[in-house]
Amino acid sequence: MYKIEFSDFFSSAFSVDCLIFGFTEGKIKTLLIKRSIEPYKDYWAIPGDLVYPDEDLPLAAERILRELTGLTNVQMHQAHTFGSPSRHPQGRVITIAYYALVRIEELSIKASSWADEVRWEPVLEVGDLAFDHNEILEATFDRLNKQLSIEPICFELLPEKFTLNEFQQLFEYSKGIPFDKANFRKKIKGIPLVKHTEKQTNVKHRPANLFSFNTCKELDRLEENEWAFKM
Amino acid sequence: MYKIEFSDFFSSAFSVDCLIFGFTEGKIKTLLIKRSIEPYKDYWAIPGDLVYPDEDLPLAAERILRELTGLTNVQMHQAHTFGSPSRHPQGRVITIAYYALVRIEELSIKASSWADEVRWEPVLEVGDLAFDHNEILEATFDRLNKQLSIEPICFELLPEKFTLNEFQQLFEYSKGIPFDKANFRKKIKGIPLVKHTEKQTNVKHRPANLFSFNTCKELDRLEENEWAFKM
DNA sequence: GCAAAAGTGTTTGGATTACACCCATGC
DNA sequence: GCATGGGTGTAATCCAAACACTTTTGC
Repeated sequence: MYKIEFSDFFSSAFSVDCLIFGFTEGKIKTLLIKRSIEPYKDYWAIPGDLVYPDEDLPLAAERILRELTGLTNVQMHQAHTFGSPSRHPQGRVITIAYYALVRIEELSIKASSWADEVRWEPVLEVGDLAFDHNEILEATFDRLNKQLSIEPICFELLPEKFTLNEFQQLFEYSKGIPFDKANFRKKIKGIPLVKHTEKQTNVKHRPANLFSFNTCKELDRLEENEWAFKM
Repeated sequence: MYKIEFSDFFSSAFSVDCLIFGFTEGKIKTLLIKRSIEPYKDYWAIPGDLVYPDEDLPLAAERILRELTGLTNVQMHQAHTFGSPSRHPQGRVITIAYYALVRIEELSIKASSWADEVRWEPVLEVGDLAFDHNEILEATFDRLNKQLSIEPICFELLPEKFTLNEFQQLFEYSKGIPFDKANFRKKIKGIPLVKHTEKQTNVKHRPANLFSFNTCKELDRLEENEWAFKM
């Protein structure tokens, strides 16, 4: 019935790649590592590795991210699967992309295992990466952008306390177009924000107010179907 | 560096599952096959099979759908990948879900290979399926529903000529809520439809007008960024 | 005072909602 | 005639875009 023996189907490997996105200085950035081993030694790459044959995918994604960058407690979501027969020089390796959103300032990352260095690179400025990682990054960033428009996940990228301008810049980078300040602020009126008494410091203009998301309130309302996030 | 030999990673198999969605009688339906072989012999299942170690994923999806159901020329899109180590009783098999939208009336399907029967089943009424196929169906139907709201793919589900009521019913089934007829028709004013002189027949009430989508015009406008589909 | 960015108000036109009403067909 | 769904109009309301304006800080 099959053109090969049934047992010969069990000859492939698979890997996960972890696309970690953060936001600073008005740009969405992604975490890259420098490979210290072949293939693609000394190339920059998305953190990723082979999955053990008895390992579940989400756990593998956590483990691999931790081993290469030291990051823990990062909630990852599955994106696209890439399976071109020629994408890996050492055999058939299907890779499943996972992505996560993090607050860059709250993290300490450090290269380990076979990662020589780690770096945050603005998504729109990355150069040539190992394997088909440019394609993977592009597809996953597209997906992130779509998600940002329909689900309240921008909260995970912004710092704990942020200005409304930073909030706006995040969406401007995501969509690639500038927004009108007044209209943007009217639009987000429906989102439950907490205003702090504390203000921005060390700026040579009028200091902006700092806000946080009221996560509890927001989740309550989501459950009650009182609002649909839409940007 | 690894806990097992490098070569031992190459011991997994992977499959694709093809979720084919259609729309008739006011319901979105999916194509199921009855398995004639173990495991899960005589269970209903999503059409799917193992991918050859040197075969590309999209081509495998086409081949497998053709072998089991006779369907050809169906454009498939990748959805989620399911990889729980215990999901297949005969070894580690990762499965990648692909989905497609088709016009049921234009197709002739017939069971072949190890499929005993094929059947169109309303998505919201399917019973227990083989493997983790209920989970796969649910996740993929969710994804389809989201896509229906943001991209003009409803065209692929409706018959070539359709009534505005059928159009409305498709979205009502997708969202699970009824719409106001007059308002629905105002909303779709922006979509380029062609009205036929021909009308509905064999109904015991006033016959409805038949419409088709003006695909060319629609694509032109998409390219010019003149409209964003939103339902 | 001036530059720079924070922050707000007003107008306008287009979309969304709720609801009522008329029309064509089979029986 | 009447049941059944097809098809349309209106008024109230909400929302988004465009744009101008005021405020607060550092220098």
